[in-house]
Amino acid sequence: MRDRRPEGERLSRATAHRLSLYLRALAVWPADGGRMSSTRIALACGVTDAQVRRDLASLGHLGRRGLGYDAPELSAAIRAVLGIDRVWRAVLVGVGNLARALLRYRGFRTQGFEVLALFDADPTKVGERVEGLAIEPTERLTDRVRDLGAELAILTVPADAAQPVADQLTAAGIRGVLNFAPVLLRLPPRVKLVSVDLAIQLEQLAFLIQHGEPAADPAAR
Amino acid sequence: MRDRRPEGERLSRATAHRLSLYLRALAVWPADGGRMSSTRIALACGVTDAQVRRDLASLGHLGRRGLGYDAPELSAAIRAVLGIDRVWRAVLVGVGNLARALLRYRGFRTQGFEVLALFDADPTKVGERVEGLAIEPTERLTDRVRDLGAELAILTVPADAAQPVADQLTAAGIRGVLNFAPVLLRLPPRVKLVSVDLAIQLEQLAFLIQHGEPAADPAAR
DNA sequence: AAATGTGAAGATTTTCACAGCT
DNA sequence: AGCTGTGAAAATCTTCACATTT
Repeated sequence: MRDRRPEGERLSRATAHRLSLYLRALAVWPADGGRMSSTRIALACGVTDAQVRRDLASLGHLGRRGLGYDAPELSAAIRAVLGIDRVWRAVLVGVGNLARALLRYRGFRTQGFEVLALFDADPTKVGERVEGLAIEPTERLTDRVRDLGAELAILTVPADAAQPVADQLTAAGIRGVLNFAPVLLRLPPRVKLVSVDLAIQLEQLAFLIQHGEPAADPAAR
Repeated sequence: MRDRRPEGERLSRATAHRLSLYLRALAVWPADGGRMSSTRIALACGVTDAQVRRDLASLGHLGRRGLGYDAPELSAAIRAVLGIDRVWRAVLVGVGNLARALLRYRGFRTQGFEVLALFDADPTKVGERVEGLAIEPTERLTDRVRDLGAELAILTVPADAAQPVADQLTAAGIRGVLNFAPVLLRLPPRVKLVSVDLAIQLEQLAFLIQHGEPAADPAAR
């Protein structure tokens, strides 16, 4: 039942990203009677209504002509196709300020991501409790990932530690890494990677300003 | 001299993002003799060499047939087209853990972004010094942005404060906002926006794992 | 009247393949 | 031989427009 794609069509990365946005709009909007239309979603997310319909049609026949979509049903379908209709077990490596910010941000938990353990190479940090979890030494990483059955890792270590830690995580059988270190990580194809480089985001902003794009995209990445 | 586009071609957002990656590769690689080829850049960034050549050709005639590109010259050209060949003056609003992490990360400074002032609505934080800057009350935001001539704002406030603060910034004449609050901000077209929603990044990672994409992209966003 | 879903058209992006330099 | 730049082809993505349903 998982991973059902109506046609042989694959969702593009861009579509997946927009689906995440739609999900936010669905959650926020005080939908009357649980109904939602492509036009309203489009308005909330800064895309065209045709785009919304295309994206949603690719999930199957969820809308009803003349009526729109049932918001809870649509949310569930999007969550299913994004793979967040279950809890993902994650570990976090590198407990600095960024990590503390992430841990405090409860959006993770509500979206189905659970951080099970924290690791840091600094011996003075080991044992400290952050958001209810005790920091463990990085040496334990491999064993603990296996024991916990963690599938995701959040990497908030300094740049020079990122690749070695990523290698350890790979060896431990992790399936995905969310990397915040400003380096280009090398991982085998079976380990998926999403990198968030904060400096790059600022560069993109500078680019947008410099080249005054006409269309303002309120949902710009 | 600024904003020179060889042809009437506009850079796409995707190209701009890849250019940021190329910049990283150029900085990291111990280029022999300062030379760099499209193949090596491609390898480092996880794209095809043809893609790299297309992207770089759009900046003008920077490469030399048979030889490749001159790394420093190429870096300078990319920085110019991205608009980071100068210092951007920025302010930061909302001094929590995330802000502290960002401020400590010196990648900003080296890439030409300078944070000039910090603001927070919490009176108990006002006056506190973080990374050499004293936190100011949010009421001063408008005046200070004008006085400082700040063009960019980094928004690390809680979700419910984001839109009001963004409105203040807009009124103060800011030109771009880097938003970390998990909300869809509404801004007039003249104010550019880049949003980083950390939960969405995790969702994208889950999506990638669920649909085992064959091509591993080491520079995945 | 108010919506969806979808062919067809249009636009954009990526890849191919190779001429033309060094 | 090695490498860029670029037409042309291919693939992908987006928009248009409207038949179809409630």
